[in-house]
Amino acid sequence: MNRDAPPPTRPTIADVARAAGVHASTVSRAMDPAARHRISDAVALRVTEAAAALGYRPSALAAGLRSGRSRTVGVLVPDLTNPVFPPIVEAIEQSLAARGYVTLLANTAGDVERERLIVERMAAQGADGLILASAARGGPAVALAARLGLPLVLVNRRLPPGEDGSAISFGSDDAAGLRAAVAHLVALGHRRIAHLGGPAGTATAADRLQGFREGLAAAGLVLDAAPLAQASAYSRAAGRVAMQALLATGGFTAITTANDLLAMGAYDALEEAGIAVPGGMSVTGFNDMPLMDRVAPPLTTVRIQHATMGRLAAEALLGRLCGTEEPAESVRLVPQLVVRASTAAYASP
Amino acid sequence: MNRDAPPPTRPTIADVARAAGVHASTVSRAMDPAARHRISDAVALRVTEAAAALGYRPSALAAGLRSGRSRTVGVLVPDLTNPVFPPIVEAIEQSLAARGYVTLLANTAGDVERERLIVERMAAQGADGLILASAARGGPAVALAARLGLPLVLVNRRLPPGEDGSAISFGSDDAAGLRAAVAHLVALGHRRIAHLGGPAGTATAADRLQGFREGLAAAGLVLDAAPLAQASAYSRAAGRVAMQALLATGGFTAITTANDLLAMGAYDALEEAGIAVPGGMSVTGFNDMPLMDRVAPPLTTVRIQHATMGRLAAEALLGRLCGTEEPAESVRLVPQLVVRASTAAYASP
DNA sequence: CTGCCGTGTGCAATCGGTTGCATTTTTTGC
DNA sequence: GCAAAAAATGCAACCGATTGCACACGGCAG
Repeated sequence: MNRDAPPPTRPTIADVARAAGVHASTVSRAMDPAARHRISDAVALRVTEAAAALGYRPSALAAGLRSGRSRTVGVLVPDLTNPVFPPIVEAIEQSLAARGYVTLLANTAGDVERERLIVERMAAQGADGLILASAARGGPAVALAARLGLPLVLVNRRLPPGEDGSAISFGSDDAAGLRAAVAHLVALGHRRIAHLGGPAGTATAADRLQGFREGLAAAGLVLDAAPLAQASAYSRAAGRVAMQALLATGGFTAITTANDLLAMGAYDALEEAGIAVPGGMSVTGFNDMPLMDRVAPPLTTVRIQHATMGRLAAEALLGRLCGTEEPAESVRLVPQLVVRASTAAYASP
Repeated sequence: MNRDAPPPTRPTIADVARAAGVHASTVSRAMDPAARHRISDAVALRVTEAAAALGYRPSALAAGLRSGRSRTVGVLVPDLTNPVFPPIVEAIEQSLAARGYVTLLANTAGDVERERLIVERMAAQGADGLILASAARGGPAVALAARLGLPLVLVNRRLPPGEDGSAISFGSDDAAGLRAAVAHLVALGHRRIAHLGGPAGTATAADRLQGFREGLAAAGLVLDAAPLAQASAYSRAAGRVAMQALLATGGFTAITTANDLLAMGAYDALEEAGIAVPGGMSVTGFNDMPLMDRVAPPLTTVRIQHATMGRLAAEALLGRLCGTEEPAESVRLVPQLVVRASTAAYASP
């Protein structure tokens, strides 16, 4: 072990080749599992040992430059502080790392221009593919990635019907989740149900609103009477503002929200208005983020499989990159209604 | 599926050079703000226009290979689903992106072997530097990064006294936070105070325990009598287990925890034991993660400046990478006690 | 008018691997 | 035992940028 390492320069393939007494190309093949069989066992062993002795790590930059595959995947998230995304990103990173891929993370912050910049930057970085987590529907990422020839997979978001059909998606059946929430409220006796929707332009908001409508229709309730609001973002603050607007008109005894954070904002507004949950108002959320069982009152919400979505998305992309596996299909996981204490039977005034 | 995407090949510097009627090296200089002044304005303009017309994006791989600077920074996190980290990571990513750097994210999952693997992989990726978020004290990352010549910055973690002195850190004054929590409980009349500590081997756990001790000492309370527990991880489940153990012996009316998640676990155990908070037990947390004001009861906790820590760490690393700015100093931000409803005056039985 | 200097560009080496092809060695078939 | 096929390895050209150095040109001082 050389303790006085003046040159922090890592050993190169040439060093290993010299140490093993072979040509650099032989080292390259010996290290590559796919080309390993083209080398005799004896030489491969000698190379492996020399590499280990020198602590050789091939430069991903050089390899990527020549081979065109950088073993790098870009992950785009609108807002990492939204608790929906960390489990997804973690599952993606874990799945990618298991196959030797590195994760490039970027926040789009919902900004279209920033989204474009990030996709271009990832392409410049030589990313082999992109995983797009729930971006705004109108975002340029999907089209841009297609133009740049970057394989792309969507997660936590349905494939938009109109857009490029080459992208596959891994999400939840959001409409089914909302239908279940509405059915639950109806079963509790509620007839005048409102919906606090997600921000315009997001696929999730549209799907959940659609599910809400279907739920009402299935129960034979009139759609037109249902109070609707649209939050400006998937955030607690936006949920509070939207709920305040809804309360100003009133006329409902229960509300479904498009997202747990929005539900928390609704809690805030209800508290300010002096309305008890669930006594004066039943509330449902969506996502079942951590701690939703510990808030006051524990939130009835729709649980989705974040980690599974992330894992499937990563594996699908990897399969597409390797090209060995048959192309994966889009998947819509089934969400599950989790009943807690924020919903209660309708009490006639 | 459009398989007839003819040239998914991005334009290279040679294409731009040809289009502008200059040599590739001239293009390189014209695109580099630092070398821009060595080129005549007329040529620079021609190059810029040609580049824009072709939609040229320099390959970061090639540039990195030659220049040794990849404009890439690795961020290591133990567990992204711990709500402490997303705000930190987001702030880091934002600061890096603003200066044209790309973020490589990896989860160490607290695993030492995985940590080593990740650092090596990031080095192989040509990362220019590393930001290490609160890793276990004994982890190999700091030493390994030093050996590989990778600049490293710590965030949410104090510089370990014994270890390599070249790393700078951006964290909170954890001990001060715990001292404040203890002082608050003492002011409420509590005399028998317990501490639910973080996992062994983490710097944060040690600092917070130390602050707890200092707080007791400052109030003139006996250290030996204080019940102590150590959670096996910073998680709600581990907090619950540790709290159950503490309750088995009892003898305290208030407890400080090393982390909000641990406090949530403590809530769970207390609920199971039929002990009311704060009626039967006062509880404090640490971090003030989102929603701590909405849990039941709202948690008295120590707020730290996650985003600021992340931003400072990123900027310090960038400053070190550019070498232009004077080397940054380690910073310990001052935490703030946020009093809510999980603590109440001691009621003699 | 010469020589020197500064400025703006071009030239070509280089970063560290990968890979098609050539060449050598070994194995196989008859 | 020899030719042909197969396996193992070497050779050298890349990938796409950066950068030290050389060179051409024009201006300026002596």
